[in-house]
Amino acid sequence: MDNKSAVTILSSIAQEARLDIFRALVQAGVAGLSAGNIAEKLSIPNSTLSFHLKELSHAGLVNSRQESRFIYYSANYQAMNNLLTYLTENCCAGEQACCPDIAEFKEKETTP
Amino acid sequence: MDNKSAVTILSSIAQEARLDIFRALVQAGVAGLSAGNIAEKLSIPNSTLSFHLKELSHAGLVNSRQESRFIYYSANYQAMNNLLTYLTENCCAGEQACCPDIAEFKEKETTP
DNA sequence: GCATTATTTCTATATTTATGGAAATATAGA
DNA sequence: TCTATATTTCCATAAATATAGAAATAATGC
Repeated sequence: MDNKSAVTILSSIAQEARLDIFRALVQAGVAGLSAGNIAEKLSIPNSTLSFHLKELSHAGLVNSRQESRFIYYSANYQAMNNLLTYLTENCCAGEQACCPDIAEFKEKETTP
Repeated sequence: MDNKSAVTILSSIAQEARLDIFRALVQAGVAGLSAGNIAEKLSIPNSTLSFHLKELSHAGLVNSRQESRFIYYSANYQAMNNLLTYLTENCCAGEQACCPDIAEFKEKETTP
């Protein structure tokens, strides 16, 4: 992960509609939701939703798959984990005391 | 945490210069860094840096304290943790299998 | 091939955000 | 109070981003 890709990912969810979309996908799990499903659930016009889904996909934060006439979108949990790792890299100059939650999380990380 | 505040926080680090600043502060720990220190370290003009620090402060992601003629900025780790919790709320429809790292992190969370 | 449904692209407009020089405002030591 | 240093505000300009209607492009079943 580098600065630019992290910014791309962060920008993709730094927007009210897209954050709603992303959280809905996080909650939907691997099955995901179809574009129309999301549009209805969040009352977003099709063209606007399409624009936002493209932003999220381009950032790599959501995946998509075609199934019949529908396109299902789902959250990319790994991308999320990678981002978090980047944000907290060398957290607190190595001292655990100031951010125990993040430090514990990082201990559990499987990626080096 | 609600959608709007999460977007404010995310927007505050969804920018190359500010992400650099935030990560430098994360690494600096509770002691933080003075504005001038950051400006020099990252080669950012004073007025531009001031604009970005205001964005980060306003979002609540960094704290500041005055010490002699210097103003020291430091990362707000709790705000970071709250954001992460919001992003992964009800992750994977309750199934751990799809995002073990995040699920484990959430188990360790102290806030309900 | 035609009708139907799902999604995306095109387009124009409106809004927000980033940049950095110059000037203004603190803060503190002599 | 004067001076030096640190940081912020002001300002104009440039660039990026969000919005949604209408038209275009898929994908499927008949």
